[in-house]
Amino acid sequence: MTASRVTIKDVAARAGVSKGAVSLAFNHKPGLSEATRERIFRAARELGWAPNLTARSLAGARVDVVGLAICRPARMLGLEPFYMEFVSGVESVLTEHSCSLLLRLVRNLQQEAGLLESWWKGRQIGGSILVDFQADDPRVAVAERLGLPVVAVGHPSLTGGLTSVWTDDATAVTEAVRYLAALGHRRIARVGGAAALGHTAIRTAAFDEAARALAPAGAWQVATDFSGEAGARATRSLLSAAAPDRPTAIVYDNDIMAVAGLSVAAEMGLKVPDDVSLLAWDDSQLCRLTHPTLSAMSHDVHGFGADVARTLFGVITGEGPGSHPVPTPVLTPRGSTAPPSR
Amino acid sequence: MTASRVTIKDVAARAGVSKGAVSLAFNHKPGLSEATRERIFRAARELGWAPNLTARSLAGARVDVVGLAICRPARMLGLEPFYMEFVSGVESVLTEHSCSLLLRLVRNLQQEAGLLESWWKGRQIGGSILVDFQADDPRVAVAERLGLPVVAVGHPSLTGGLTSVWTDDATAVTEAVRYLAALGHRRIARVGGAAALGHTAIRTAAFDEAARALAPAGAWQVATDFSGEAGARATRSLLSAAAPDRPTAIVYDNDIMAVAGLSVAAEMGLKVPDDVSLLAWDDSQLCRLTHPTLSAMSHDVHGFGADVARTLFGVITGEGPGSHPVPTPVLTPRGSTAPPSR
DNA sequence: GATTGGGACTTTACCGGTTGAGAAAGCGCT
DNA sequence: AGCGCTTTCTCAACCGGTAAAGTCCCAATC
Repeated sequence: MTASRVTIKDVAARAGVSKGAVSLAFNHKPGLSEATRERIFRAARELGWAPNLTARSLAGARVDVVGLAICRPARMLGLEPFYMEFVSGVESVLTEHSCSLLLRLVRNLQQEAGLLESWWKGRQIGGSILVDFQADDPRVAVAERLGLPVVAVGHPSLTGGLTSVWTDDATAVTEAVRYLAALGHRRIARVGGAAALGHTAIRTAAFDEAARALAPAGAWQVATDFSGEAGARATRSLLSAAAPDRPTAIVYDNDIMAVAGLSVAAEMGLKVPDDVSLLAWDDSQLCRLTHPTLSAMSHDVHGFGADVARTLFGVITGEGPGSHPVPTPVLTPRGSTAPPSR
Repeated sequence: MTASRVTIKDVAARAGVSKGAVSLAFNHKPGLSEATRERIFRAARELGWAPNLTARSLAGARVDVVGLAICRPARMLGLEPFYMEFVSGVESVLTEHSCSLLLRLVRNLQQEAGLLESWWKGRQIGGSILVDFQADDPRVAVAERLGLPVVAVGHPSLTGGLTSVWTDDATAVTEAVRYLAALGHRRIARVGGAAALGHTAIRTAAFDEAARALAPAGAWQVATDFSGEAGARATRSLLSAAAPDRPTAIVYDNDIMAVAGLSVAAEMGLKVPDDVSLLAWDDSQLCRLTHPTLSAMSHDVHGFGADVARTLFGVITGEGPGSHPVPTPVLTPRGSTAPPSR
């Protein structure tokens, strides 16, 4: 059916011009009369021609694909609302630039570093977004060595000299603890994310510091893998301690674990927020769907993704605004937090 | 830093052979001695060379990228566990073939059809996965006209002559209704997904049919946009009817809406499952995190994605197993369903 | 000893664009 | 008329690979 592929040559022939002229027209470059330009576009339309992006990028023009490799176990991603929302924010900006996203799940950072190298050398991408930084992240060196345009999603202390966009997690954690302390809580726990992640470390340190001052009667931290199951397990273990060693408030590192925590509390016969207060993180739609609704540190993840994508375009064109933080998550009180009973 | 890009020519020079020889070596084609092959690989390694995939695909070799365009409002995707899990299943197979996924969110099917055309003509993809079919879907014609290798995720009645992989939604819906009827429910409602979607229509029809026979005292269906808010609204409206007009069991089209329904019931002072039974769909981790846990029609979404990807490779290489259904979702009873209290 | 066959490479012609160096034509100016 | 300048296009050389056809050389066969 498909009459063998139509190329720039066919269009040129039909419009009665050379290949070069067609190229000029389609890249909106000067040097063609309005009439010719019009004739070329008409011919292209009639033949249903669209420039072959592969050939175009081989010939040196920019590549309109940006890469995103995510390094978390596949099964966990399914439920983590963060990523899809982040990706959809990224997409919203890419679409404006007729750009697509090349997505790949990888097993570890070494694999990701290798992937970036082959994507870049293979001219598959024009730039990339890097997420989930760890201490001494190998990707920093790779990106710099390759000269690959990237935006690093993470605190500058983790991302070396790369252009980065980050949330001020330390301040947010401190605010969360301060809020719970203000409600009267003196025994506060935190169910954190994967210990290897840089931002987890930052939050952990900030919690330590804040809790030392504000939760004199006890502070606990548990590391998890971000899954609901892990959140449930952590919550169960925290809440099963005898009363004086039991926290009256728990902060979670994402929404899923908070939801899991909520149901563990119910299962243990504890009332939320009377017996224990729970505070979620990210504030996806999920927080408004539970009963009681979940208080959360809320965060415009979609906007975050969009900001990152915009910054990446800045880096690619060489005139970006550079590194900057996005707004710090703000506390959104709902039904799952209250002063401790008595 | 990056010494100006290293190409196949540099490798050839270093190994003391021609470009052609390097190409043969890297594609594992016969016609080279072991010694030369080894020398070439060593040279490539020393120079840190990786073949330029763009050039390779221009030259006619196959493209190692598959496309996936999703046509749902960005904000909704964030929370829908289905997609991320589906994507992660697809990825798991693509990775084995060193293949990447080109992802794009589109606003409507016309846009998607156009995108597929330019991806294909631009040699950006070697094939594509099509999801969310609607009646008279324009993508069927486009894929056929272009000769684009695709796998359609949807019932053959919707996907025309395309190779398709589908779940038997009609049977699953019927099983759900039958289960609730067996528990003793006679007034059953269904909170369905987007009406425009083909599989929603199939489920709606199947529910109609099953309910006519098994829920003589009343059957209701509501269409939503799959969001938690819509699920909550629908549930509130169903449950606020006076007792004889109120369903004693509700089936949802995804997990999020079921979670929302659960909290609406709680907020209205209704006990689940005593006053109303709820049945979720897809069975993501979420169903095990609520209290009570959600009974669900459970579905290996990850495996579904993997199966689709495998089928696509079959289509691309021209020797696939062709269209086939994946296992029908099976009922997983948990805490949210029980016989109605008299 | 000439012929055949085939392994190991090299040559060369693309793939479908982009790009910079001209070339032809039109125009104003001296 | 001759000269320089634009404007509008054409030409040909890439970009970095692949693949078919061609070259060489040497062992096996008649």
